[in-house]
Amino acid sequence: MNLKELAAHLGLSQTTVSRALNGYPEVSEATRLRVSYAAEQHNYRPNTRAKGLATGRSMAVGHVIPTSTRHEMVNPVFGDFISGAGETYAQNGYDMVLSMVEDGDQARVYRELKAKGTVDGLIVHGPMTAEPRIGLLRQLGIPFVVHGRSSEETGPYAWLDVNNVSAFQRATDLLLDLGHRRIALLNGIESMDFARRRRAGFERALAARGIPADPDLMHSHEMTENYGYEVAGACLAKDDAPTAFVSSSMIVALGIRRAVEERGLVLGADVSIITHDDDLSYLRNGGEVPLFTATRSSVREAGKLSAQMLLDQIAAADDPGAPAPPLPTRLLEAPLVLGRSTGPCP
Amino acid sequence: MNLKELAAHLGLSQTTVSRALNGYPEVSEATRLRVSYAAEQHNYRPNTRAKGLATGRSMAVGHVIPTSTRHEMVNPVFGDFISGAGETYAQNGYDMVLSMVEDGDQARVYRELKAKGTVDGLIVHGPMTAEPRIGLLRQLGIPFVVHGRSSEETGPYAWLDVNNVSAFQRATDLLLDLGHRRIALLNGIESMDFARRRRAGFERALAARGIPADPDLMHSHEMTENYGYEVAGACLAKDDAPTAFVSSSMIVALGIRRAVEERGLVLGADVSIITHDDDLSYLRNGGEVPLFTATRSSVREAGKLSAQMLLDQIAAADDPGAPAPPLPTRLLEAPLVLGRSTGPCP
DNA sequence: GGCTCGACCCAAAGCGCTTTGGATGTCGCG
DNA sequence: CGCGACATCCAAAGCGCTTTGGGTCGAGCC
Repeated sequence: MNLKELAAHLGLSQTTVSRALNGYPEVSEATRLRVSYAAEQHNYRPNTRAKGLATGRSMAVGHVIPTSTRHEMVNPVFGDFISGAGETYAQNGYDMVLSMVEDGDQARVYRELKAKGTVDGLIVHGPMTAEPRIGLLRQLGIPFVVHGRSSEETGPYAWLDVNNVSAFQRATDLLLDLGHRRIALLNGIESMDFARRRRAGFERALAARGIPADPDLMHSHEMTENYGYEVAGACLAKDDAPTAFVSSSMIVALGIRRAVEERGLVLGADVSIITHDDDLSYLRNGGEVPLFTATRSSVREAGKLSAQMLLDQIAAADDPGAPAPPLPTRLLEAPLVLGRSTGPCP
Repeated sequence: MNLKELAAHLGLSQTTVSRALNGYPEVSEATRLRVSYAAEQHNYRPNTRAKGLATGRSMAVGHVIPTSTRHEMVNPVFGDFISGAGETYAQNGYDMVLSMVEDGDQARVYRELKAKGTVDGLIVHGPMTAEPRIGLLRQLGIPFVVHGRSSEETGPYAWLDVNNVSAFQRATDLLLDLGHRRIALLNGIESMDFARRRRAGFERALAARGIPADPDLMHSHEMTENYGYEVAGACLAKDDAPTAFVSSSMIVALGIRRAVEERGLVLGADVSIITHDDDLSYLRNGGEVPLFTATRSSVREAGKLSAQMLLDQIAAADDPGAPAPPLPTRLLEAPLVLGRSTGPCP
């Protein structure tokens, strides 16, 4: 069933039917009712492609996922993020299109997306400290929102980020307050902007108390369970073993815990752990009382908010009357939730 | 840059340019070269919507993700699956569109996708033992492939599944061979078809040796770390504690291991574990020698293959000449890989 | 009564592409 | 030399929708 048929069926012109359905004032309430009833009846939905062709908008938003080992889409946080974003898109009648892309092809794909007119806007995932995609997209003139930030980017751009510095500073502070002095950091890969900021927060807390940051205690790697296990194991085997760990992810923290318990040490007594918790729906941090003391920030919520920021930007972009509003930015705090993995330094 | 402009620029008609670019024989090799060079030069890409309108195909494939708690998109395997599928789509010039949908809205969304013409085909995720979506899609006439199967579905449909029965039967067999007699099953939610089949495999292996399946040892729940920990802990506390566990997921297995080690028991000596391993890229099963003995099947590969099956089906569907080929089905075996989590019954 | 002005509706022109149904020119061959 | 066959290209119709630029008709006003 298409517009033409529906219009014929109603004895109206396509114009009128289209206007009735899209809420234009030039059509009487009576016919509007009649039209929408018939549309419902015949399960009529305007064809997306035709509508897009006519309006110049695609009603779709793109997420380009790098498939390098450095930052796999399969990144466990990714699922939650687009789950949140997808909810917002659905509410606003937008589709979400995903592209898996080899690292080298990034630029090509973005250009193609622009040229083919596939999407009205983009979300940029996993920004590095130096992020060429931002400049490219700005140049291409596509609305976009970065999930995270890029420290070396000087120009303005829309972003939503967790306050990684303050989160890790606070986490480290807590451990220091508990008397810990040798604290290990198990960070993600530090070419990623979030990891760099987390380390900065960690170091800042130490510096505030005049404690030098020991390079031997600061690690950076892809965030796997095994990484947590291996590195924590190695740390604990040393003479001047750390008494506390700060971890960039729940999965890593699980590995650390394994190393701790394997040694017969008790979590929260002999060794403390604070981890960042993205509040992933399939990896919940315990029940009532969280298992791990953690800096918590829902990545699902981040997806929801980023999507809304993008849609707002798109809406503003094709309202030619109004002056372009400033690019939105948003910094989410990650509150520290106390769990059973922290205690005073033995 | 659009076709019209490009044609004008070249002093050719749109027809010729279009044909040159799409490989039709009616155009000389010389002009074809000239055209494709110019297209490259101006970074011309045909507008997807316009092309779709003209051809009646959208060059997009849909994945509808239920967002109920029962089967969250955030299901950790999901990321890997679409990562694999996305690769295939990209290679064939297809886009991938994702829809997050509340459980109740499933039917509405599928109908809408059909009416709006958003996609040329669909992948169905997380089939239940009784799965109404299959009948609906068949009725709507959209090509689709089910990832998994639906036991209570009688009609034909395209699917790709892991041989869950044989995998879990073999796993259980191995434990029995090792002398274990009290074996616990930590399964997923059994309204999901895969879980039902896994239990069937488990029970079949026991039955083959005349061992009755103890209901107290068979559990079914959402597959979280905590579930593994709690249930394994409870099992091990009993007098007639099991000496081995069969688990439906790596994450659950991690929880089981935690419970085991917390009791000072040694994995692979005091207690054995076999888990199913979806070979998730962020949750690797150890290094050279796998941590867990596991039935392994890459969900990423499954995504890749499912996508190909769907594209084949779509291609066949709009070749009106040929008779419709039978719906493809594919059963993947999940080989048993030996790790360090299994040993003879103490 | 004539005129303006809303209210309501319509025909037709695109949006950027593919594809049908020729048109034109070239070449070989009897 | 004339004619069919072939190679090469083109004009225009259409895909399903929105939107511009009117029409028509009745009510209200002077």
